[in-house]
Amino acid sequence: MKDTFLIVDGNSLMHRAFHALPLMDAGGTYTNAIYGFLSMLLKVIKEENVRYLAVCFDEHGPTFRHTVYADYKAGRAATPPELRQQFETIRALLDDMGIRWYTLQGWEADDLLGTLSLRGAEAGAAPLLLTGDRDALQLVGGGVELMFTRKGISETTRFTPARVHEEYGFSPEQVTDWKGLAGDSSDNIPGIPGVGDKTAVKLLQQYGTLENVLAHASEARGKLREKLEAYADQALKCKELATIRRDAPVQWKLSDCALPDLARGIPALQRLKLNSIIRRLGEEASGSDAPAEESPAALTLLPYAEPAALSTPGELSAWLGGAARPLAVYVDDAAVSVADSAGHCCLVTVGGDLLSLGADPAELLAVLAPELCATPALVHDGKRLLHTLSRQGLPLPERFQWDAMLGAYLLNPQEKSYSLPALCPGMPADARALMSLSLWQRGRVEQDGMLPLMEEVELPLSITLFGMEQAGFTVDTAFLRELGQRYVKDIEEAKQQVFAACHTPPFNLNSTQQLGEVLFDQLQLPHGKKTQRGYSTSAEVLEGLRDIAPEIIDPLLRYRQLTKLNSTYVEGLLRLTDAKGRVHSYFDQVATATGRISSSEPNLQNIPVRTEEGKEIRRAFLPREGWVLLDADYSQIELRLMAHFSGDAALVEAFRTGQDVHARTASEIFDVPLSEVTPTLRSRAKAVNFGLIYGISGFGLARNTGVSPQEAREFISRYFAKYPGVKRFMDSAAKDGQNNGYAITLMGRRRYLPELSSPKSAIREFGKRAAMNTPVQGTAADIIKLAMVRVDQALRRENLRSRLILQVHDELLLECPPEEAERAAQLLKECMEQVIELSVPLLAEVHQGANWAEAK
DNA sequence: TCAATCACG
DNA sequence: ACGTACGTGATTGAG
Repeated sequence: MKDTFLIVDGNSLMHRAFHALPLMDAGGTYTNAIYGFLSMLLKVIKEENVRYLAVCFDEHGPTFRHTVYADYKAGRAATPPELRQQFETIRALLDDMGIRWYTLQGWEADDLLGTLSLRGAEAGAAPLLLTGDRDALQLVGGGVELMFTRKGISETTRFTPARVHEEYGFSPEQVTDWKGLAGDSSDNIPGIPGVGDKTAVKLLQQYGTLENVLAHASEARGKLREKLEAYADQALKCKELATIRRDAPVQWKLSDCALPDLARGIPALQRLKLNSIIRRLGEEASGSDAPAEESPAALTLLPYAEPAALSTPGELSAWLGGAARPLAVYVDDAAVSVADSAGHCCLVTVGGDLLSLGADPAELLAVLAPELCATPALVHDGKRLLHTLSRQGLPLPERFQWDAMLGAYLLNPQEKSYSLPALCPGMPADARALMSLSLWQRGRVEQDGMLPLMEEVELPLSITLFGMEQAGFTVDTAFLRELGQRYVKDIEEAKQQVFAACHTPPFNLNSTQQLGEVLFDQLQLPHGKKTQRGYSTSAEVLEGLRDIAPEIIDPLLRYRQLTKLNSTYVEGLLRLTDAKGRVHSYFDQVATATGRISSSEPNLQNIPVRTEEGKEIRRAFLPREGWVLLDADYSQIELRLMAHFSGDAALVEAFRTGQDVHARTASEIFDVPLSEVTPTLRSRAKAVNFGLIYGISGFGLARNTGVSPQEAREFISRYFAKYPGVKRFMDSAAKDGQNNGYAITLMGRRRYLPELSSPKSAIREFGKRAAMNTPVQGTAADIIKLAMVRVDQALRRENLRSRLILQVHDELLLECPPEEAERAAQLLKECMEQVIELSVPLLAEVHQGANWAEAK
């Protein structure tokens, strides 16, 4: 059986859809025609097992056939602006989806249909036209069939030549003859006045062609004879006008039109809020008779010559002189290797014996650095390379062409290792492998619609993060040491109180095992049934025992709190402070499943803030001497994204009018006036809102709020009753995850969710929650990452010395010379709020202070 | 090396 | 019927 080649008349379908459907609005953009178009397209793709696909549009401006008949289409109303803008959008969307579309100056869409169907048949495919224009019936035959849309957009009729004859009483070849006789008012083709459908068909059945009808005009009786003679020329002109040409000079190959993975369009579809289309895309992908997703070509080593073994900076310099750009550069402990874009590579070994031969790694890097600056290179972990160069005081590149570590992360953010050896198994991890891997990754990243995310977010961000790591954050060590001394004293005191209250000899209070035995075996306190290895002694459990044994529990909880503060934040931080009194956190760009960055050694993303005691620690974080600290955080970014994604009217309105969302939620779900929302109700509503972001469950909400699971479930059901759009979003997010096998963010970042196919329901449920949470958490991550890049650019552009020093998921910290603070604050707020346009505003609050506690 | 705990968004 | 909020990293004890 031949492969179906679906050729779509874009103009005809868009018009049909536009008139058949009410105007739909995605934040100022009309989408009804786009929706109808895609809806029809997906239906046919699904039903007809389409393997190749092309869409044709009219080119604006005069067309070939206009010159033949000046009045042509004069009777048609001009395209309304609400539709015209959708033509622009649909073309961009088709590009996003990887669907080929064609226009040709001076040719109409149906001429392209005619041409592509002819060439498609010649290429061995089975062309299938999709249109609402009857003219195209003439193209049926010679292997070409046609789907005609009827009743708006909901139904189609399939035409073979036999079916055309059955339906109209003439063959496809006679369509133009018929038009010449009967005309077509919708196209402003007059034909012969007084000759309608019936007469035309009768004449054609008798004489075959228009020309033959006219030749035998004299045989007709009376009126008809007069008309045929009087309007013969006009009829012939009309026939010509109705004749679709099949010789348009269009560049076309069947293989260009291979059906792409339409899921690539999902980010764009999300922007247009065409969620039902997204859902259907998912169904296609998992449908049993859908074409199997093409498995990507395996990674193979490009055909490089054996690496030239070099041993001195001079040799490297000479080799680089003859190398084609861009270069792939990989530096590890033992060697520097470089691969060029013409199949040549070299390996300079810097370890062992070669050191004595003069191959000083610093000198090698000095040769390399100007090359990296001159032409952006392909690298692996560019941020690390920047540190290496920076340590040698060498010039630093401002950008990279590609970073294979980041590429691998985008392709799968949950890989165990992103080291080069791990990414190219079975190959030596050198610059040849890096070049091969990078090119392979680029194709896949582009396929998955993530090239902009790579080039506009992750790649430039790696440079920004380098700057943050290098800058560090000043820690007031004297203050911390003092704090530590107080902690140590209080810890000792609390510890003795616990032992005294337990009436036991001292044991290791840090050991949950020993503590559990004392509390639950010896003292027989009621234990929460949680166990994996003994009893749980978590704060949550201990909290429940406070009323029974406050003399034990209170000092114990205090002990826990203080030891945490002391070990992790006082001692841990002091250990990591450098000679200048600064800590340099490592920002891991490939650590999380959702797209967030993580911070370690020290982790500056979990410095205490929730309790007054803990917040003290933040007083130890200072701007450099004489500078000030700026702190900016997004207000409710995840809930705002929930509003944007769901389009829920109430939630969107709450943000557009700047309401206190938690209070509003409380008012809605507890059915009290806004003015009567108590702090308790508000905090419960807040917990519900958080729960939503996490993929709510009654049990989880109950555990977090202290209300019964029964009550928690009621809160949730009341919430969904008041915010039905949110409910729809949650359901469709879970379903999308199921259908696609991954969750996706606004910028196209993916997280695969194999959990959704687990046979175990608990794991599947987890997968569902992740599917609901990832678009929200991940989009927030996309947004702040882009904002960071913009802030960094803005500071450089204005030659400011102010600089980013920390990111805490929805919060950015800058240190600034005091005279720059005001301008920097302005830039920061602007960059953060204007970074992307959503259906609700983004709000960033900026504060200034002498330390982190004050700047919050 | 893992589990338990707890700090953050 | 069944286990539950999403995402991280550091410290500690125990094997």
